[in-house]
Amino acid sequence: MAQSRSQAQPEPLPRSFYARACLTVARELLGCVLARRLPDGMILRGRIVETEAYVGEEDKACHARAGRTARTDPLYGPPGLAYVYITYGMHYMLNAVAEPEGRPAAVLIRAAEPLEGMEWMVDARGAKAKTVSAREAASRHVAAGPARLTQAFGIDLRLNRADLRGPTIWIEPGEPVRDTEVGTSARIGCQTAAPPWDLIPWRFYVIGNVHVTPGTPRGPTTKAGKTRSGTKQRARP
DNA sequence: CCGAGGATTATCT
DNA sequence: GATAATCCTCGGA
Repeated sequence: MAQSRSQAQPEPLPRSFYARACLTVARELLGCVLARRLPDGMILRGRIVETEAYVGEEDKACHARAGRTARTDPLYGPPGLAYVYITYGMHYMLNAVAEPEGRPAAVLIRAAEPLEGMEWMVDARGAKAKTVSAREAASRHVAAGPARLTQAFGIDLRLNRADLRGPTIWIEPGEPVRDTEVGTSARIGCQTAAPPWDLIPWRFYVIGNVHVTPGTPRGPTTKAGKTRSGTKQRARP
């Protein structure tokens, strides 16, 4: 067991990291490393390349718009916990609770670049894929999208309210991402939220990174708020 | 490459 | 009863 112990493990991000403004946390989580210890002891790691901020009961795209309920309760809790929920009846979404306790807010972890445990991730996702081409697609976009990411990291409802400082899931500091590498856009899948929450640019991503969700903006943001490349125009709200 | 349509169920109205 | 912080497959260019 000494063979894989050559490097010291970075300390997980402290609770104070998450206790700040949600937008700051979303921005600064880019470049950080999501880590997961599976029941059998295997470690998975991926560099976070895409996030979204959901802040307060006034944010009509945030689940807290419905107030404090059994489901949204974790959003109001201490920062630095995981908020995991199901959407579309079948997909798990991983969030990091942010802002001081009592203020409902979270950062959706939308995509990661695999660093460690790739084989397991591809397997976890390929298991559902029937065809060969589906398997290949699974390995190309292992964690490129919020539901793909939870599949790749073996995350489900059991991790709701888990402490993001370990031992089963945690986030480590990473190589910082410069401002010039950070793009912003409207949050994905929020087109039915009341204005301005449908278009407010609270999504953050590493510009040009291949592991950002396909079919979503991943180019630089222009002054007009439009993107120059890697985008799909979605008109008609 | 792109767009259309289906899957599938917890949660809230 | 309607909706949803999504993804996959399939058909066409």
